[in-house]
Amino acid sequence: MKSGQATIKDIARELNVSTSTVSRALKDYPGISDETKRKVKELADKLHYRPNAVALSLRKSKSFTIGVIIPEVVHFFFSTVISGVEEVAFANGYNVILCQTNEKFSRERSSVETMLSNQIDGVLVSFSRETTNFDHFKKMIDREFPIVFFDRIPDLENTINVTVNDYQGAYNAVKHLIDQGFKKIVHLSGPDNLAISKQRKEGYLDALKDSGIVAKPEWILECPYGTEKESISITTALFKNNENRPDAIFAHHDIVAAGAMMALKSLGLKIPEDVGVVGFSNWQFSSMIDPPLSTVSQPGFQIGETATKILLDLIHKKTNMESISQNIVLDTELLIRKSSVKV
Amino acid sequence: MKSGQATIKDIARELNVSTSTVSRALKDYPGISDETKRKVKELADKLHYRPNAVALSLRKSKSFTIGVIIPEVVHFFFSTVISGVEEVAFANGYNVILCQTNEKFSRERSSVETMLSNQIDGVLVSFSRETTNFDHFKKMIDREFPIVFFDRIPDLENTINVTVNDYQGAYNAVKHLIDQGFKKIVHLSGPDNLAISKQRKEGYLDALKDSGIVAKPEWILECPYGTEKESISITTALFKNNENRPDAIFAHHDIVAAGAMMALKSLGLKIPEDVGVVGFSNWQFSSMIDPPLSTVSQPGFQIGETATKILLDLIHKKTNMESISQNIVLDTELLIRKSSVKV
DNA sequence: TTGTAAGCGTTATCAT
DNA sequence: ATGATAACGCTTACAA
Repeated sequence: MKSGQATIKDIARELNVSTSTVSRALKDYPGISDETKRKVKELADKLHYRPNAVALSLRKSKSFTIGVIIPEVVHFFFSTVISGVEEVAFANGYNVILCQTNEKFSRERSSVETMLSNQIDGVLVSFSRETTNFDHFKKMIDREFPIVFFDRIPDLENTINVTVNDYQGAYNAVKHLIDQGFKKIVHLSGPDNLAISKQRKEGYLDALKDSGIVAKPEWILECPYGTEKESISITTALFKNNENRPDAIFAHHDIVAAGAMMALKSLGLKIPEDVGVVGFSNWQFSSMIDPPLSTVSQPGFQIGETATKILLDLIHKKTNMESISQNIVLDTELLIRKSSVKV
Repeated sequence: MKSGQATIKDIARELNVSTSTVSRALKDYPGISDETKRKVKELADKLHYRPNAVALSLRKSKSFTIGVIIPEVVHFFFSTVISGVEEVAFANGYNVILCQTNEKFSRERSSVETMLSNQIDGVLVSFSRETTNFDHFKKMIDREFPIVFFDRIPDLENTINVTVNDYQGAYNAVKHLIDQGFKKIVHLSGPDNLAISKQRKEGYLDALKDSGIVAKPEWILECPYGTEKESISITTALFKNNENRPDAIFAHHDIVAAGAMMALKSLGLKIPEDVGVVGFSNWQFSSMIDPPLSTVSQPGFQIGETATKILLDLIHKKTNMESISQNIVLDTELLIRKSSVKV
């Protein structure tokens, strides 16, 4: 009893057997008498014995813990990913330790350090908006430390990445706007250094091109922070007193789209009659705003599940960096709601 | 080098000194020559030495890790709490391990087990909707294991709780509706077994009473799941073909309020002209829906910070269960937007 | 069927 | 100024 937890030693002492006997009895090893097993288990129960995972980690050089590094939990997308991760991790006896970087590079570096110190068995990463230097990840990869990137993937060799088809998602969204008769479609884009931003931008541009629409350079407006406020001010500046205003918006994600919608309404413009809007990610609120926002939904939960499965395979050496298809690309789904449908 | 991390032993061997010398040199203990310190640190750097946190945990019976048990990260409120927790934890050299219960009792119990096995130094808990039996927490409390409850607090002795003043928040919200001239105000309430639900209900009832309005029993409708769909169906049933329909809604949280708004709009009712609506929690989307939703905002980040500070004090024995004011109650703020303001 | 002892990485205690 | 050793809780050859 005393202060802390009962240990194998406590049980051994009380029963006048050795610790190895107790250890073996508890895990039903062959060659332990039923009588001993019974007694050990009984006492373990009584003392509320619980194996010390830390001692196990040290002994086995394995912590049964995986780390997850993400920009922010408040992003609906990331919180669904986490759920997927936990699901698979728990089902396989792994714990999850979480670090948010708050989109800060420095925070990302220290998160990596902390996790390595804690002997995690592998890590899932979606890096910060600020990250352009990947040395901290490169080091892990070079040492063959199990690491899987998702959503935001680095420009590095020999990485395993789980993403959605951002290009196709954007392409479909913009194609849909064109099909609805919109012609002057602007893009509120994401931070330039993220691959997802580039992909979505490419999809946007190709959809226009394939429909014979010539995109003007000023149609692409970067919203690096992706906040509602930023979007409101950019959209207002763009549409206010503009004789030749655009007639549709494809936004990098739903918060940006929602901000744009608020700006448009304040300017007295009707959605979708005057301006059509499509977002990206299918946030929780997107179906609840007015008009409901059309958007490209990403399977966040599935991304979490998939990335974690692969990571566990890596950890268990069932696969290795080379043998695996390096990019898992999941499909998006275009959800057509009222914000983009001309009546 | 080899497969894994460099250890203190590796350094000791290479430098022909003992492991204790290396250990002391690395932490600038007195009584080690500057020369030795220099050499040790240099080699440590070169080998990318990183202390093994697991070994430290075992040695010190302390993991510098705290656990957080919450129902779901997708709840905006909980994700802001997590940010507050991480902020304080990291600043004090602690890691955070996270478990979602997905509102399941069984999951909650196993989370507690896992965390204890992993020798966490303390835990922050907001329990699941299903939880009515608190034995798993009671056990921890009896053993004086550091634990702090937040938001959802149990009916137990000797617990430390961090909450917001749900009663006052609800009271103010309903008082505001009354001030706006609404008279038949219904309440879409939360799960009955949560104290927050009771508090909000009490605040609602007292605000009515204090204004001389007699609340009818049928004005309180429970929305145990708190989903948008549930709210839509309950609201629709209530307002459809109802000659004597209510003229305002106070909802247990914003998702429920948003669902109600969608239902009202489908029925052709105007907000706030026909029906006023106030929610709770100030979700991210609440200012972006149409009309913007009035709501009671809870300081989630601050709750996380406060709860974590107290937990660390407990862990460091700077305080104990008895000496502390057992309930920290933070204030809410009523955010008045268009959904509840008659013109 | 059970016990002994070494070892995982680190540090505290006691020597030297 | 440095070294040897034991201990944290557990597992696992190897012995008996």
